[in-house]
Amino acid sequence: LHDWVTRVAATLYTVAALAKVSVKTVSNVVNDQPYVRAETKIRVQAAIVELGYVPNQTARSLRSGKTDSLTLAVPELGVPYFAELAQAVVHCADSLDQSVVIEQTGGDRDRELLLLRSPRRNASDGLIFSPLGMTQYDKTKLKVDYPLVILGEQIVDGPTDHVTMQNSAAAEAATNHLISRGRRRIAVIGAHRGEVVGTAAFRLDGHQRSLERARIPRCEDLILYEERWHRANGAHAAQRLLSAGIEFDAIFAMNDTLALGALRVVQGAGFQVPADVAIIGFDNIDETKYSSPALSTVDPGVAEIAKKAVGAVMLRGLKTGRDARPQTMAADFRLVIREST
Amino acid sequence: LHDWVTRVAATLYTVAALAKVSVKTVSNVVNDQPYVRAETKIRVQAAIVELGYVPNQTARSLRSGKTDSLTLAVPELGVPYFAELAQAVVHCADSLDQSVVIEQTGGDRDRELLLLRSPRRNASDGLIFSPLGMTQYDKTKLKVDYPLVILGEQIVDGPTDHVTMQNSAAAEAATNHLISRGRRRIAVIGAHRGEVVGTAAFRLDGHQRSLERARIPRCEDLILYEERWHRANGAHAAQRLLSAGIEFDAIFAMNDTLALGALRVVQGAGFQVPADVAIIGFDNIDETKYSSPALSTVDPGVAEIAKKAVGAVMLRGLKTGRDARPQTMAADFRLVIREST
DNA sequence: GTGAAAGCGCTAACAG
DNA sequence: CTGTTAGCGCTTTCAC
Repeated sequence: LHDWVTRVAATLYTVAALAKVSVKTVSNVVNDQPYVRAETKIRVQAAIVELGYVPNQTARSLRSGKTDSLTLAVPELGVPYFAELAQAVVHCADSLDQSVVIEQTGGDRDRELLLLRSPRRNASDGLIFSPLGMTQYDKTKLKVDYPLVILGEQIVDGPTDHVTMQNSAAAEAATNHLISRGRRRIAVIGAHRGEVVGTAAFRLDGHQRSLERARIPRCEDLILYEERWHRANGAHAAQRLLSAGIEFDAIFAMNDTLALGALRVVQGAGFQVPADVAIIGFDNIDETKYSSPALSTVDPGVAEIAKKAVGAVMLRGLKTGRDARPQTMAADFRLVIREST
Repeated sequence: LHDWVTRVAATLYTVAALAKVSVKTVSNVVNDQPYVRAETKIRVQAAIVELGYVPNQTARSLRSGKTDSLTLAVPELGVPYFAELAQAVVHCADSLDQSVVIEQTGGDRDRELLLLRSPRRNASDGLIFSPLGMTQYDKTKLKVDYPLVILGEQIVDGPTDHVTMQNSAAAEAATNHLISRGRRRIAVIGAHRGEVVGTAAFRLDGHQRSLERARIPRCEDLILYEERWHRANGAHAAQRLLSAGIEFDAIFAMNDTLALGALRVVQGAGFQVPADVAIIGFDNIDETKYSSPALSTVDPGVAEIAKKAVGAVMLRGLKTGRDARPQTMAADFRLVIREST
């Protein structure tokens, strides 16, 4: 018997058999229930160690109806902002004894839509979702029967909780800062053509509001449209600016990677930053501290975003939080002025 | 009845009741088994749609003994190399219909040890583990009864599969390259004092082998010890080099973030890169393409590493792969020469 | 082709 | 304090 018992994975039953108690008692020991005689407890613990028993999470989950895990869906982890967001979410979830499943959508609308209803998704208790391909028109697709928290601004006023940042106000502050440095020909990189709702749209709004307040006339040539916000796009936009011979003395990039890509090209073309061209980004990713020159940027408070998002998912998982109205929460931002402005 | 049925989450039974068939038949439809009459199938599908039935993964897992997910444990996602590794692993796992749980250890030995036996871990089918705090002496702790693949070089000749990169050869190639550019006073950043087995040790080995072959005398002052490999450490090391007044005409940094941190400081001190100081890193993270100047580096083949690791975990999950001897696999590296050398 | 029933490993009544 | 047992939702023999 004993030999056989060690051959397959130990269960409550094998432990119970070895310790000569019932499964209930073993379960009590494992779950630190009171009402177990000290002596019995020791015998059970010995059996647990001897058999190398580890409780089967799957069975627990089936029983309890919770998996103690949540899913985080982002476009891709290779993008520093999302990597840092994921880091914060995993960290925060871990402190609440939850694990995190990560899904990458590639920013593809179809994959995003699929994910929302995928059976795989329900291996976790809820979803923190940063959509990129979906738009305002897909809002209704967010009606799901599990805890869902939306991040970002592709979709607003949806049927779910929403954790956001103050895009418009933060962008306005960024441009205000450039203006306060005496800049007037400010290029903006990363706009999305025709977008009305979305991160790009809101940041562009804030930027333009700032210009208006300073009575700086708007100039279409200074708005650089880039769908994706990778380094290559920032480089590309700067390139276009230069080869079109458009004059500019500052750049507001919609995120840091765009800014860094642009920085590289601008410097390569022989301009001094910030003397000739001031550059400010958005996100405050780690590497902005170490670029040359160090990049000024806007810190959107990822840690706070992660905390709010994880909290919201978990709250919705409780019967008490079940039926509350959808909440929208915005994290605080902070201007981080370094050398590039 | 009908009203009630829609109230709680649908199960095979509620679907079966609505479609007026047995659960077996519903199961057959869900799992695309043959032997279902077309007419029945349609009725069942209608019921599934009507009830919004989604199969319960937890129950499936309990039944099948597999979760179709694996855990990836890394020090932290905020480190670009690990973010890019995670991206590759998630991508690769996804193509095999597996999801990925991410754990962050912070490089802390205790947390790493805990993770290996945590009950949480067994919510997935296997573990891809990049230890940082554990050392060669902890090798025996890697004897576990689930599929485990070790990444990196903290631990070699362990009892598990191991996916590694050619650290020593790649480092040698990097230093060879600097030498071929006429450099003789080559600082190396990121060494670990007293380490014999480990990424840092192997890269230092390769570096020194290169120097020996070129008959360049070894100089202790040019070996900069840095435990962590973040930007700040690279900056710190370069700072020490400068303030100690040590002459150097090149830097081999043990990873790209160290290199970028150092680059920044070196430039800040007024040196031209590569004219005065050539710099080469290691990892080929995305941002090396966009630093100023673009950083030369070594590409360790993350995609290949991810693929091999995921493949190994899944293979071990099969009865066929169960008892094979531990395998060690090394990915190919490639020197990427850009502007910094 | 379809149905009945057992059982994956666990926890929570309920007894005692 | 401890034992018995039902059942979470699914798949899978085995009958029919």
